[in-house]
Amino acid sequence: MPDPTPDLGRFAEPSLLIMVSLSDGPKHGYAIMSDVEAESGRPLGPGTLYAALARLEERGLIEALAPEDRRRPYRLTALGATVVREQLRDLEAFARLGLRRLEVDVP
Amino acid sequence: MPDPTPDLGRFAEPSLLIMVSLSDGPKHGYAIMSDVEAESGRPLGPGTLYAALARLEERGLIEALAPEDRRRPYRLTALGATVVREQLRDLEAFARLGLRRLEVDVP
DNA sequence: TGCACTATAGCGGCGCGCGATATACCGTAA
DNA sequence: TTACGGTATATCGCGCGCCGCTATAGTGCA
Repeated sequence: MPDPTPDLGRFAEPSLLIMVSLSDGPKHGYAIMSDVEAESGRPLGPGTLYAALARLEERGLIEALAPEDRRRPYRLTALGATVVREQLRDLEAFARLGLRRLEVDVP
Repeated sequence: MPDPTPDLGRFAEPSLLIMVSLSDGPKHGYAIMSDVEAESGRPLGPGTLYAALARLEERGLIEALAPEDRRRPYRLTALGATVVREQLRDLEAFARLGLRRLEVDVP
C-alpha cells in the first residue's frame, strides 16, 4: 500500500472535461483551464490541456476559431456535440447503476 | 482528421468499471470481465483487467479473498467503497451539468 | 516592477490495449 | 475409455498514447 490516500482523482478524462466546458459555448484555452478547474475541482496543467486540444481538433471533435487578440478560441463541432452527449448519457447511466448497487449493501 | 469515427470509447476508466462491478459483491477476475462487458458494452482484455486489479489491490481499494478452485475473487474494501461512491456522485453531477449545458444550445 | 493572462515546448512515466501463453475442467464424439 | 475441442481462468510482456509537471516567453495592467 504505497499511498494511504490514493489519488484516483480522475473520475473523467481531461478530453471529456474540456468538451463539456466547450458545451457552454466557445472558449479559448486559458478560459477552459479555469472553467474545468472550477467545475471539477481539479486543475489541469497547460501541457495536458493544449495537448488534448490538439488531439480533439485533429479528430474533428472541436475546431479552432479566428484568434482574437492572443486568444485562440475553440468550439465544439457537430460531431463533437453528438459524441459528448452520448458519452454523458452513458456516463450518467453508469453512475446511477453503480450507486444503486452500492446502496444495496449500505442501507 | 485521421479517423472520421474516432474511438473515444472510454467514457470511464477501467479501474472504475471494475470497482463498480465489485459493488455488486465479490467476484473473480474472469467474472468481472464478463460483467463489465455486459454493462458497459466494451470488452476489457485480460491484460488491462488483471493489471488494474493489481494496482487497485496495491492501493487498498480492493482485496483478494481466499481462492476457490482456480478462481481468485476480489472484493471492495471499505475505503474502496467510499471512493467509488464519491467518484460516482461526482461523475453523475458532472454528467448532469454537461447535459444541461448541451440542452441550452440544442433545443 | 511585478503580477495576471495566454500559449508553447519538452520530458518522464503510468496505465491502457492487445496479443500470446499456460493450465485445468467439462462435455461429447469416436 | 480415450481423444478432443471448447470454456473458464489467470499470467506475461510490449508498445505507446496520454497525462502531469515544469520551464519558457510574450503581453498588458496596476
